[in-house]
Amino acid sequence: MARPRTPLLDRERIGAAGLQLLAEQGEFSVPQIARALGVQTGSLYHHVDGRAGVIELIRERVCAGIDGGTLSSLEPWDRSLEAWARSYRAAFAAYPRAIPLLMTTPVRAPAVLAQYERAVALLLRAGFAAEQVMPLLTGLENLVLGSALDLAAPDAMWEPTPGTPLLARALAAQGPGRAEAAFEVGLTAFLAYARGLRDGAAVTGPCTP
Amino acid sequence: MARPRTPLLDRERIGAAGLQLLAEQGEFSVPQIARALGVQTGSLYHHVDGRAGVIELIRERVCAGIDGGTLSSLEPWDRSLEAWARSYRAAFAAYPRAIPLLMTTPVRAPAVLAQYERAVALLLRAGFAAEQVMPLLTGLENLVLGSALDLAAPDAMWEPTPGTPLLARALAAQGPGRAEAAFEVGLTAFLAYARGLRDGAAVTGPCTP
DNA sequence: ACCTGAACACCGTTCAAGT
DNA sequence: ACCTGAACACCGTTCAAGT
Repeated sequence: MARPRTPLLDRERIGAAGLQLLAEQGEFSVPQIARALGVQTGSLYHHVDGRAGVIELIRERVCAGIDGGTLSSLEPWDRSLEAWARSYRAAFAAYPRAIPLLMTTPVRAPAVLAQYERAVALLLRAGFAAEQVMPLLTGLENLVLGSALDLAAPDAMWEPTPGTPLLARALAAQGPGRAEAAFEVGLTAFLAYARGLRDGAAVTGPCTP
Repeated sequence: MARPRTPLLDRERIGAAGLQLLAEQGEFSVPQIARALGVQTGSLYHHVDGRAGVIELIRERVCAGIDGGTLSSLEPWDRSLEAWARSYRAAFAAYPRAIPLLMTTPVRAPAVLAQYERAVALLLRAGFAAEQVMPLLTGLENLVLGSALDLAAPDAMWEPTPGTPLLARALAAQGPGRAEAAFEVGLTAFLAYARGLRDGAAVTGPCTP
C-alpha cells in the first residue's frame, strides 16, 4: 500500500489532532500527530508546510471562535472594537495552552490576516491615522492575550520556597474570577485611551518628552 | 585530560553564553552553549540542572537589571510599585527575545522569588487582602511583559499578503515609540484600579455579576 | 497525488570511564 | 569534583521508491 485510493490525511484532521495534543499536554510534535492519526511522520509533509504549517492550522482553529462580524457592523467603532476584543479573548480562553505557541510565531493564516485587515479598515474608517493603527491593535492584542494567559498556568508559574512565606500565602489565597476583572479594567482603559487619541487629546503618562 | 586542575565551567559563564545566544538568534540549545564554551555537552550537567536550569540562569541575569530597592523604600506604596514596574520593563526591554522563553516556564530562581516576596509584602503592608495580591501582581506583570514584547518583533509578527492591503499599509506606517505610550497608559490605568480596589470602591467594568 | 520507509542533522539527558 | 566520549530516545525535514 503506497497511495491509498482515498487519502488517509487532510488538513482538517491534522489541525484537530495538533490542537487536541496541545490542549491535553501543552505541547505537540509532528511525529505525535502522525502517531495519533496512524500514519508515517513524513506523510504530513504532503498536506502541511511542516511544523510551522501545523501551528497555522491550530491558529485557524482557535481563531475560528472569534466573531469578526462585529468589525463590519453599523455600531460605533468603539463598541465594535469592544465586542471583537471580548470575542477574541473568549476564543483564546478556550485554549489557553495554545497562547504561548501562537504568540511567538508570525501570523500567516489567511483567515486570521483577513480579520486583522477588517480591524485595520474599521480604525481607518473611524478616523485614525495610518501610523496609529498598529500600536492600537497590538496594544489590544497584548491586553487580550495577556489576560487569557492568566488562565493557562495561574499557580504553577511561581514555585514558592521556605524563603518566600508571604508569596506562598498569596498564591494559596488566590481565587478564580480576578482575571476577568483585570480584563474589564484594562479594556475600559484601552477604549478610553483610543477615544482620546482620536479626538486629538493628549492622554499620555507623566513622562511625555 | 579528564578533570582539569581549575574548573573550565561555572554557572556565571553558562548563563552569560545562554543569554548571548538568545539575544543574537532568539533561541539557544545546550549543545550550542557547550560549543561556545569549548566544552562537551554533558559537562554542563555538572553545574546546571539541564535546560531548565539554564533558563533560570538567564532569568536571573535579565532580572538582575530590575531595581528591587524601590519595593522597600519609604515612599507611598503606589509610587514604589510604579518605580518597580518601570525598572522591570526596562530590564526586559534590554532582552526582548528572552520574554517568550521566560513567560512559559515556572519561576524557580531564588533571587527572583525574593523580589516577588518583597512585592507581596509591600501590597500586604499597603492594606490589600491576601487574595487580592496575586491578581494585582500578575496583572502588572502582563502589562510589563506585554509592552516589552512589542519591542521584540514589531513588524515580523504579521506577514501581509496581496489580500491585505490595508494591513500592509498600517504596518509600513508604524513608527517607534508608541509602545512606550501604550505602557504609560496601561500603567496609569493599573495604578488607578489598584488604588480604587484598596479603598473598597467598585472599579469594575460593565459586566459585574 | 499520496503514503512508506529510511536517512540526516539536531536535540536533551544519562552515565561509565578517567583524573 | 569535573570533564570526556559514547549512548539513548526523541525531534524536524527530506527524499527515493512505490502505487
